[in-house]
Amino acid sequence: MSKISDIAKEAGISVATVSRVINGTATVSPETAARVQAAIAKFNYQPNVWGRRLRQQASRMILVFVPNIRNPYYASIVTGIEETARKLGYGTTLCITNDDKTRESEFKDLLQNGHADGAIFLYIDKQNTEIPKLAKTFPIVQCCEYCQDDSVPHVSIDNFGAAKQVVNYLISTGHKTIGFVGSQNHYISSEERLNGYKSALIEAGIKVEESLIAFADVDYNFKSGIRAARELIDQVKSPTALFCISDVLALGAIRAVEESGRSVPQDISIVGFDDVEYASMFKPMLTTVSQPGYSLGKSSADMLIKKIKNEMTDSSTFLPHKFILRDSTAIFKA
Amino acid sequence: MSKISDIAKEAGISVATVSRVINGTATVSPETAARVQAAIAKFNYQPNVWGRRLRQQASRMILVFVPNIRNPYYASIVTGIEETARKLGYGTTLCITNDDKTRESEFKDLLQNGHADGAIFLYIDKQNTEIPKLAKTFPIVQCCEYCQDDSVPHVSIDNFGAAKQVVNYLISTGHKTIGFVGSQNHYISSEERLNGYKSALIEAGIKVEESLIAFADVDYNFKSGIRAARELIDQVKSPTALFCISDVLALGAIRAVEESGRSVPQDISIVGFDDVEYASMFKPMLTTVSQPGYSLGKSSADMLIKKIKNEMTDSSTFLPHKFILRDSTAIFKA
DNA sequence: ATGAAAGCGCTAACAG
DNA sequence: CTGTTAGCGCTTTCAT
Repeated sequence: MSKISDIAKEAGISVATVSRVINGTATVSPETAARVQAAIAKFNYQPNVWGRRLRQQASRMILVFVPNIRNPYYASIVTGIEETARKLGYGTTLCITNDDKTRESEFKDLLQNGHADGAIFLYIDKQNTEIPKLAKTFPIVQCCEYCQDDSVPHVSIDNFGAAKQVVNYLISTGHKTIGFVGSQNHYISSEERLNGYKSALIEAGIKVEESLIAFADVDYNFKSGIRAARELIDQVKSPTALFCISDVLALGAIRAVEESGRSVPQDISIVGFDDVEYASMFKPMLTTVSQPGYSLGKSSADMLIKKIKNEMTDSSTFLPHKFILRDSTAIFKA
Repeated sequence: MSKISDIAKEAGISVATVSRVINGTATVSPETAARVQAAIAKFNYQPNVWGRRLRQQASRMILVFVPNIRNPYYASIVTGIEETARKLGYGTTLCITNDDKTRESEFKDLLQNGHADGAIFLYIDKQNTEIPKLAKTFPIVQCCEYCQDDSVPHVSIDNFGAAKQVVNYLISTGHKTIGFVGSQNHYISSEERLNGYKSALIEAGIKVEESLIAFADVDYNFKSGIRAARELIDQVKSPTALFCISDVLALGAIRAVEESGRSVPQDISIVGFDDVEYASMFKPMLTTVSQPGYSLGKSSADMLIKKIKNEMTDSSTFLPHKFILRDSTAIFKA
């Protein structure tokens, strides 16, 4: 492992000039620069990060808070963040919290420690008050989910618009009794999707009925999707279409419909959300909304690093989603 | 951000002693230690990592090379590694390579740089020769997949034994014409599972027939699973059971069987491998083998950090798998 | 049991 | 355009 003084000696100059060449912080004569480059190449020199960071008091690390990465939806966001950050010279530390508050605060210590220069949060409850506080001291960006306090910037899709688009589509294909399967969590996305659902109905002159709205468990699990869907389709006035706020819940809904002796999409249309990999491995293939996971990650990282460098100009961003029409929806037949 | 000299001043002693208290590197009088602890608590002091690492010439970081984390199977391994490493005082940098050789070597530079003290690899081809070379210079552990050169330790399940157990089960339930759906990759796991399949047949006195063995694409994708299974079941002498080396391939096989007008498990039994989350969301729920992802990660991290500290005693480890009997297999009826 | 001081590798302020 | 030098925060001899 060569160090800067080895390069200086080899090039016959001082370490300061070598540093200048490496960092481009001052003009160096072309000949000197060339000699330095040659020496660097010869020794395959790379500056020691610890020395540099100690000196600059910057970690060039960002934290990514994620509840788990088993969910492929988080996985692509994280990939987008990691690749982008590295391109910009930042490392990434994944804070996989598994909903463990202790682990979460251990990770937050990394910010206090100077271990990291900023953080991206992927699962902030809408009522969260801790993040705005933390954001006063450290650069923070929220991705996908965000709190109502709009002092902390976020990157996400337009959940309200996406939900509205889904329900408008169902209405346009003749459905009038449309159910909604949500989740009992406190994510803004769940709320916005419910609002979008309601808004589409109202604009179409269809009354919003609480009996057509059901909620699955906080963690969107398959079984609770079955349960919630069953509540809706077992009623006398069964919906002819169901909008579910996640694909797993939609797959649960399909199961519920099939178990009730009806079929998808002939009797009941089902729409999911997320476009998980296996959404197209099921039969029928799921109509759903896909989120640009990688881009969401990329934008978040770009935004955070701008904030860290104090180059921040723009605030919250909304990225486009895609409505994906597959086989779990059909035109309504009376 | 307080520093060690602040603590020293507060406690009325030298920085050296503070350091000794923090690191337990020498005996310090109880009274002094108590004063130091009090000062640390008062200032909520945490040693600066860059100063410490610069001094100790150790990064306390490990690298985890993973092709992607969209695959939930990798996700749980990574979680196991991360949690274990952090408990032992090590950070983790995910090297998500997406099969990009450039990115891969960028990440390997992090080892040369002193950015990381060691690495865990999750997807080594069995013929790989680069890893044994790299392992001469840096602490390295392989997880799940490994190269034939046994100079580099690994942690994995017994793929041969697991495959044998699956096929023995099928044989014990009356099946005699058993097919195998593998992959054209060069992973040792694929090879071992094929060997286990063959060995079980041979021990049962059943001839191994090449016409009952088919291969899906390198990336185990769903469509190629359908294709490979179709090759086997479209034959005059169709197998009555299929052992697939991954769940996604098994789900493809189920689709192929259904599309051929037969059903699973009544006509053909199907077994997968991995126990992905959605294996039990399909109908029929998949009989499969589950790997202890989290434990595989944990053991790899433990082993690597031992190697880094030169405490390495044990070599390669095999962890127990679990055969999970669900609904995609049935007793053979002639 | 404790303190003084060197120095890990680097950058930046200052001087020329 | 370049060199000298201080010092980032910490650990670790070497003294005492």
